[in-house]
Amino acid sequence: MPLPDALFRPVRAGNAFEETVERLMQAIRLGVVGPGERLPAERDLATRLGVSRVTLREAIRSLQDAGYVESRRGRYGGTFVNSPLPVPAPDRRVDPVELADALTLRAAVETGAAECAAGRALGPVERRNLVARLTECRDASVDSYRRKDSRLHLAIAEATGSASLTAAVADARTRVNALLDRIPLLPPNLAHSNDQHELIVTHIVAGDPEAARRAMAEHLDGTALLLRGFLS
Amino acid sequence: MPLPDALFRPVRAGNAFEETVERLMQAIRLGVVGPGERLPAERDLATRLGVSRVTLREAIRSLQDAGYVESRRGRYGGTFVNSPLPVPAPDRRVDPVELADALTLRAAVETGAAECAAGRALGPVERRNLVARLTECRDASVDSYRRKDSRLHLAIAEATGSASLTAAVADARTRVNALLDRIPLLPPNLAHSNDQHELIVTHIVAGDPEAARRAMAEHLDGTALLLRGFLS
DNA sequence: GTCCAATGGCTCGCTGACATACCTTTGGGA
DNA sequence: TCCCAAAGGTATGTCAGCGAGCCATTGGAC
Repeated sequence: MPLPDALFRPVRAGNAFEETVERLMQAIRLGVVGPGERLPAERDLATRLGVSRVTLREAIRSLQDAGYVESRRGRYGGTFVNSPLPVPAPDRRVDPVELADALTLRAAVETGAAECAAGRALGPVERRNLVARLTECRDASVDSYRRKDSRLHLAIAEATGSASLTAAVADARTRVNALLDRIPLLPPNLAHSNDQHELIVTHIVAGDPEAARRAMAEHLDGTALLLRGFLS
Repeated sequence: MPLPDALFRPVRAGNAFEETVERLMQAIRLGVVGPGERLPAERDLATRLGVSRVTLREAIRSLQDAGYVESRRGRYGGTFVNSPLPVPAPDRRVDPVELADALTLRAAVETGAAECAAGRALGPVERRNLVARLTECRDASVDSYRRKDSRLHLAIAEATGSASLTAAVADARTRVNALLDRIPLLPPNLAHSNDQHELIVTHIVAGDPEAARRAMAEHLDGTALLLRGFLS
């Protein structure tokens, strides 16, 4: 048996600057900070990300250059997410292994999250949060849909109470979203997606883990099929 | 709604040296390189881990000091895992949040892996690997059990064909194992565990995702209950 | 018996990243 | 009106980590 390479994978995905850019992009692309909203202050954010302020500023600078954010000085200033956001130029080439890998990981962590969330006694805040995200998602315009969608899925992950699982879902979604950006977003799919969202949230709030997991699996299968269809 | 802190978590878990030590310890504790076996050559390993040879050597040095490995020079030399391995001094204090977080993450990724592995058409190599790990696990002595157990679970993850999912399972197991080291390993539990292993592998090889997932969930619930019982 | 390839062991200069301190801008409150 | 707290902007000295090269050791191949 060969050694599983997964254990001796690189210790760090890139240098501090690159990883910081990735993290900020993730927050923006997943809709955690929406257009017009403010990022945490540099000193605060640098501490949270475990990175020096200099490095964080370099990362923010590159997001400014790419048109994602703008910074304002003075009290009540800060770094704000632009509206509208620039649309990234999609590169067409997709590694089929990467595609399968991303979809497999997402399927595992998201169905697990749905099941776990449904198995917990949710507080009123968590319930309201889920419903609010669900509504936002239904009312979303076409160009904000991916962000609202991600935000809902992230809220489900948060409802598990597990920070690591939430982080895993965020990472998996980021990878899948990067692939989804290469295929068109069709209104019929979108409506179907919303129906499935409603079903998932219903099962979670009702406390039915098995049903929640099944609904989530079905939901994910939909986009997985779309992706495989368009990209192969 | 507050920002989900999961997105602004630290970009890197520690410095390069610390993360390298963690990675090597992971490989040893999960039984990927067993006692008496050799780690990859320094130049090779440094490349794979994406770390300089100097840093890798510092990490290896600290494992030597801790009694986990020994290095020999010359051709056919290398760094070898010691036998027997030192037993780490268990510290008793357990953060209940960390416990719940680790168990939740593990439940999600491992049940997901079992389901996915069962849903794939496995090649003969993968089948043989699963059965070999299963046998190793059954025949394992008490002090090598955790490693053989981890090795089997890792083989299941590998059978998904997803490197990221395998890595996620490895990380989750490492965290849970660190907690398991604080509670005794009882022969009855061990026998029961082996029965469950057999069931899981059977369902995977038979290609029954639903059953594989259920069997894995039940298996994990067992140790989760043990942990919660002993550590709270 | 000699050679040599593959391994661990070591050194040195360079660059990235950090901590810290200070400067500049801004707008609300005393 | 003035002040000042909070935010972004800048400069500097220090150190971890890296790349590259060389040395020392070992055991099999010839």
